[in-house]
Amino acid sequence: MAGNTKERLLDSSGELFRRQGYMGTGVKQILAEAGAPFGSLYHHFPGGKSDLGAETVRRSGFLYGLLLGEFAGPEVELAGGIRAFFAGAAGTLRETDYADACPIATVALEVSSSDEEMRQACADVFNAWIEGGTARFELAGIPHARARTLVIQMLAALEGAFVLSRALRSTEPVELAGEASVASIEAALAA
Amino acid sequence: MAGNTKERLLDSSGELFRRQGYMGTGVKQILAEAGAPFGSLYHHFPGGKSDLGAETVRRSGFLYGLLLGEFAGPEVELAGGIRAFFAGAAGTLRETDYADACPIATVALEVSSSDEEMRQACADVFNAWIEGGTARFELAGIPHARARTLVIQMLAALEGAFVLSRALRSTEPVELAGEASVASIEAALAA
DNA sequence: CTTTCACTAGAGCGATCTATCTAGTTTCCC
DNA sequence: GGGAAACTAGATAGATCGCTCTAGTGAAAG
Repeated sequence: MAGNTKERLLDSSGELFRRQGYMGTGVKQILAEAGAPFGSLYHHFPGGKSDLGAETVRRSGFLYGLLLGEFAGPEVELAGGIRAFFAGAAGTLRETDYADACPIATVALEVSSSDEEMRQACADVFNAWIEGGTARFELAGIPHARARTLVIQMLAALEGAFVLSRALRSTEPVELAGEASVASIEAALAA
Repeated sequence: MAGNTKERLLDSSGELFRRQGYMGTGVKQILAEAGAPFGSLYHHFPGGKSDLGAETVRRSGFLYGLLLGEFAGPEVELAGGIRAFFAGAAGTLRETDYADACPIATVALEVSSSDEEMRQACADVFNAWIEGGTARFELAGIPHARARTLVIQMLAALEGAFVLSRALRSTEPVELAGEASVASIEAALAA
């Protein structure tokens, strides 16, 4: 095997955690998906599953933040970018049979009252999203405090819509959450 | 033991699933919390853990819907009731050290791509909340389609805010989601 | 060529998981 | 009181869990 075993482990665990959560994913399943033996896991992640879990959360969260930035970066108009991002999220849900939504939300809910290290990893990711989003909204001319409020409301709408859409097997909640978020942004820009 | 063992089992599993999810809660833990032996569980729930899980989701979801109805029932003004409900949810989070949020969201994310029976139970609960909420919003004078949209957006905001608030250990997301929901409702009532 | 070290490989361990099984107790109807 | 049904009780089975351990491989350094 080439020297990309660690990345394959992170890719596999990221995908599995996103769909079935942390508790619902066994180490053996991650190893099978990555095509790696036990030895490799405990070489790259001495702390075992929780070590891999924390790093997976940080990495998957970072990548998802990048994705958001690609849709709504400074080079595109803000409201249109956000609209496209929600539409893309709805499309991904449809294409993956409602499996792929937020990569860390399931884990966040599972661990936030029982595993402080992993809860902190999730909190760091959410804070990074909030700060990155706030900066982008400010760039569009929205004052700092209002920008931060709007971003938190948008992220809440997105995360909650993912919960509803996956359970209901319908993209309607994601689409409606996108509409509400876009409307709030347009109102803030018009003010 | 009196004849309330089944209820104690449902109460215990409801509380544990809310905090740690379905996969993160063991049968033994539920039994210990309820003070019941294995035999009682498999007598009342022949299908075992998944049987108990599905019934817990339906029951907890129903009770949470009742709670929402108590805050924002027909006898109070709609926007004020919703505001009070979000404030209450924030208070509960604070009082329980950010443990008690939505009783079924964690389970919904965990099972919606792997256990069809439980996913359906979650979907039934969400649909009941949407229908109940839509009826209440219509009663306040909001047209059906708009009412339904607003309710879905409000539930998404609530669920997502719970994810953020628990991970960040802050009530800010829930409070901001409440403000956004109340503002949308007031705008619809003014139209 | 040899030593070294990062990494692969997987057998096997103890703990824990859900579920079953038999036995005992309580309740209620006749 | 007698008997059936509902329920409690917990030991135990069998599978699976995360993890440790030793051995082996490949490439780079000296």
